[in-house]
Amino acid sequence: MRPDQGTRTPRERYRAQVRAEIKERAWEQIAAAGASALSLNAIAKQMGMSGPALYRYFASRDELITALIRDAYRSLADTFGAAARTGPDLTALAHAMRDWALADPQRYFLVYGTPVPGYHAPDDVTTIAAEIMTTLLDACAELPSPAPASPLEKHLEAHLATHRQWAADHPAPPAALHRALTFWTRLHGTLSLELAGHYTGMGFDPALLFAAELADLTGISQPPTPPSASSAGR
Amino acid sequence: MRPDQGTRTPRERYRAQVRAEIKERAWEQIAAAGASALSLNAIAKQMGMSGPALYRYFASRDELITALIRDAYRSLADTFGAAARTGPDLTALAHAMRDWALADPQRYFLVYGTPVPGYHAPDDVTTIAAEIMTTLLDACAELPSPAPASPLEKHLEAHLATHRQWAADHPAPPAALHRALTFWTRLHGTLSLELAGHYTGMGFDPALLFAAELADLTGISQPPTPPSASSAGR
DNA sequence: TGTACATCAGTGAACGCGCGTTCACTGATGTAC
DNA sequence: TGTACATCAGTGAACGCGCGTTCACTGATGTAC
Repeated sequence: MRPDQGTRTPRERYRAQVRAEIKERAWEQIAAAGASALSLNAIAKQMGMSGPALYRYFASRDELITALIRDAYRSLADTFGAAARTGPDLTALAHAMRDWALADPQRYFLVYGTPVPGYHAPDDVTTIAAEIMTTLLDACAELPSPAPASPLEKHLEAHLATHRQWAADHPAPPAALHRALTFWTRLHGTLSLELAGHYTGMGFDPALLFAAELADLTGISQPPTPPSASSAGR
Repeated sequence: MRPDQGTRTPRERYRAQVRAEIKERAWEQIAAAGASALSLNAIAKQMGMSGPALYRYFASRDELITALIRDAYRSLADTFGAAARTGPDLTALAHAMRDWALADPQRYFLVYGTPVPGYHAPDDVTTIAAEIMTTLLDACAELPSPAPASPLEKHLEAHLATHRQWAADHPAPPAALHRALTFWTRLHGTLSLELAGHYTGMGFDPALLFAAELADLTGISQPPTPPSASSAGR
C-alpha cells in the first residue's frame, strides 16, 4: 500500500507491527466501551506489557486517539476512492459507505459522531475530509444537472455558486454541489440513526429505507419520468 | 407544568430546587467538556458543597446522567408538542427541532449522538421517544399521500404497511410513515453534521441547506407541480 | 407558645481504584571496525 | 568472524491526581403534643 514498505529495517518493521497492534487493541476497547473509556494501561495489560512501554510508540493518550481518528478518515477515504474507481457511481459510493459504517460503527462515530468540545482535528485530517468530498463531487459532476425544481432550490444553488470554499478547485456546477451535500447529509442521517440503534424495536428494515433515500438521490425513476427501470449504472 | 407543584412542603421545594441546580451545573460541564467528562465532585465544588452531599439527590453518577437524558428527551418532546399545537405543520416542527438543537448542541447529542456501548435507556425514555414520533406522525397524516413515485418507493411503503411496530396504534397510511421517517432522518442528517462542526470552513449557509431539505420534504413546489407558491401552513 | 423528638441536609475523613506520565534501569538487538 | 559500542524496547517503582462512593457525625429545620 505505502511505498518502500518492503525496504524497512527489521526494527522499523517491528515498530510498525507493535504500533499496529496497539491500535487494534484500542479499536477493540472503543468498540467495547466507547472512545472516552480508552486507557493506555488497559491496552498494555491486554498486550502483556507494562504501561510505560506504550510511550515508545505514542507520546500520549491524545496522540493515540488522534492517530485513530486519522486512520478512520483515511480508511473511509480509501474505501470511497476504491468504490469510485469502479466508476463514478453514486450507488456504489453509497453502498461502500454503508458497508464501511456497519463494519465498525464506533469507527464511523469517531468521524461523524458527537464532537468532544474543545478538540480540534489536526490539519492533515481536514485534508483527508476534503479528499472524501472531492471523490463525492467527482461522482456528482458526472450526472446531468437538472434545473432547480423550486424557488428555494434555485436560491440555494445560487448561494452555492458563490459560497463554495470546500469545492474551490473543483469544476462541478452548483447543482452538483447541491447533490453532493444532499447525498452526504441524507445518507448520514439514515445511517447514523441506524448505527446508534434508534430503529431498534421500530420493526422496519433499515436497508430498505437507505435504498429508498439513495434511489431518490440518484434520480432513478424521479416523479416526472415514468418508472422505466432505466439502469443508470452499477 | 407538573400538577400540585404549588402544594409542596418547603423542604420538598428546596429539594427540587437543589436537584435542578445540580442538573444545570451538569449541563454546563457537558457543554464544556462532553458528557463523559461529567464529574459529581466537580459539580459539588462548583456549587460550594462537598462531594458526598450530592448523594442526597442522586444515587449515583449514572442516575444523574440518566436523569439528564430523560430531561433532554422530555424537552424535545415538549418543544415538538408545542410546535404541533400551532397546527400540524411539518415546517413548524422542523424549525422547532432546529432551534432546540442549536440552543444546546450537547443536549441534542445526548439524544441522537454517539451511543455508549452497553448503555440502555430506561423504558420511560423509550416512551418519550415514541411520543415524539407520534407527534411527527400526526403531522404527516394530515398531508395528502402522493402515490409512490418509483418501484423502490412502492416496495418500501408496502414493507412499512406490515412492519410498523413503532406506529402500531396510529392510523397513518404507509405514505405518511414513509414521510415521517424521511423527515426524521434527513433533518437529523443536516442538523447533526452542522452541530458537529462538519460544515465549518466549507463556506455555505447551513440554514439554507436545511430549508431546502425541508422544502423538499413538505412537497412545496415538487417537480410535477409548477412553482405556485402554495402556502401549506405556517 | 414552649418543649421533646424526628427528620434530613450537609460535612469531613477515609476507602480503593485506575488513570496518565516520569524516571532510572536492564538487557537484547543491531552496527562498525 | 569477533569484539566494542550504540541504539533502543521494555521494566518496575514511583508521582500526583481525581474519581465514585461509604460512613459516622453535626446541626439546622420541621412536627407533635
